[in-house]
Amino acid sequence: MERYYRSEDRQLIAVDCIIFGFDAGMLKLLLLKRNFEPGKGKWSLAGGFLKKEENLDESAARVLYDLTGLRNIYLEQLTAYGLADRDPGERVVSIAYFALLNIADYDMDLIKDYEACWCPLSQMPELIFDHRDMVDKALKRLKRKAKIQPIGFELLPEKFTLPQLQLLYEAIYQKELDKRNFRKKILSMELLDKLQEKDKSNSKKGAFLYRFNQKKYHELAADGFYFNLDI
Amino acid sequence: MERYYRSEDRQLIAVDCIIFGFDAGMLKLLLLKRNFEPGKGKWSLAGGFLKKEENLDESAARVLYDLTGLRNIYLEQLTAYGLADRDPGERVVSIAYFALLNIADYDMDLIKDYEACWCPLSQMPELIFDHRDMVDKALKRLKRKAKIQPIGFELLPEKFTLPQLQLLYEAIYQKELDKRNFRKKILSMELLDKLQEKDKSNSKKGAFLYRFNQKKYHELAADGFYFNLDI
DNA sequence: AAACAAAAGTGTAATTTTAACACTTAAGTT
DNA sequence: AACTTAAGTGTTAAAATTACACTTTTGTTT
Repeated sequence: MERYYRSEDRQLIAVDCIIFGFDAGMLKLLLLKRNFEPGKGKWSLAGGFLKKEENLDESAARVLYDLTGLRNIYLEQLTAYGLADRDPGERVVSIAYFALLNIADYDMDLIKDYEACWCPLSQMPELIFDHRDMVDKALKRLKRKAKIQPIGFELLPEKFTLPQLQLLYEAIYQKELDKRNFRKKILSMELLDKLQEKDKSNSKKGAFLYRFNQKKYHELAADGFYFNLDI
Repeated sequence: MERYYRSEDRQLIAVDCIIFGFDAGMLKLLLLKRNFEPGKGKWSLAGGFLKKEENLDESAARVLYDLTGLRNIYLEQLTAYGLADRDPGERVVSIAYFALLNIADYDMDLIKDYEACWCPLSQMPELIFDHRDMVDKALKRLKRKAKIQPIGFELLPEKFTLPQLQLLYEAIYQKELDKRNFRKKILSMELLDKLQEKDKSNSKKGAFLYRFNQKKYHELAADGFYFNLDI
């Protein structure tokens, strides 16, 4: 290939993933014990380097797949982190992605293989480099975006109950919500299909299961409808 | 320096700036005729390559300064563009920034020196590579962000009239606003200081000049106040 | 089998916010 | 003195948000 930009600096580009799950009423992050220098033995986000022939988004999906074995996970680019000295090993520009997945799909055996941990947000250890900044930013983005796009469902199983959904939004917004108002609002969008099944794992009475109707959402969205769960 | 990441690929990192101005009731973008290959002679955003020792944000500020002679301009990182083949010259990951400036501060002589152009959004020429995507994304971000943060003022002179401010928001939202409701809302935030001066350039009667009170905004924001100009 | 416990599920009224709408004022120009 | 033009000003109806408490269901305990 002819090189047009001969004299410019070339540098390492990393991808780091903030991986969210929802479990036991809490938001959790998948963290790794780093097994190479610099920072060996410390906690970090899942990361990797961008390869020469690889699209950036694919690189993030690869990093996620390598660690979780999961594909087709919700992934969204967050921001590039570019302080010249952010990585003591060498100058690395890192592009942070955040992922939302249903933690039940994750194979917990991998935890041991990778020295990983699903860590509740309230119990985060110290992270290497600027990874804590990345997490804080991802959380802000999640809070903002969950209000105006139906991305919360990515964190739940296909079938879920309204109390579960409310717990999820309470965890995201870090705020208690009124049960009646929450139900009224989410049901008024008519995006949830009520199933004739109950989940009795949390009560004797059992709560009806619902399913998010992706197809209907896309139809409505194409028609100018805006998802809104701002409470 | 010891190299920890010896075997990884190193690549070009570019910074591209979407530079917004507001003039004659229109949002405008500063575009450049590209004077090097590939794409020589075509229109593009202002860009440059990230240098080895340079922080990413500083790199964007440098690109902006080189083209406009202006410093301390509102600059915000947008997104990284990372398709492997986005630049036909060589693999380049580009990190897009958007800038908001008061067009009156810009020295129009530079237009000729750089073969630049302040182009109304409605008359955008074709741009190289994926620069059009960057512009579209920047516009969306501006629309969203102008509602919840007082960034619109970056596009105006220090002193401005309410009719001017309304025109600006109409240009950003691409939507006509009701004069009374607009004034009511913006004034109710009590962030504008009314001056005892009028601008008579647009009417015989003249419109009072106002100034955005940055200090007061920061005090209120620290206190949990949220700017909101969602109309 | 009756009482109990515990979470699921349901409606209304007061308050706040938003949206729609038309005339008066000020000052330069004719 | 009449005219023109943009600046400036309040009210009312509709919609959205918030606050709030009891009933239902069903498994468990006595």
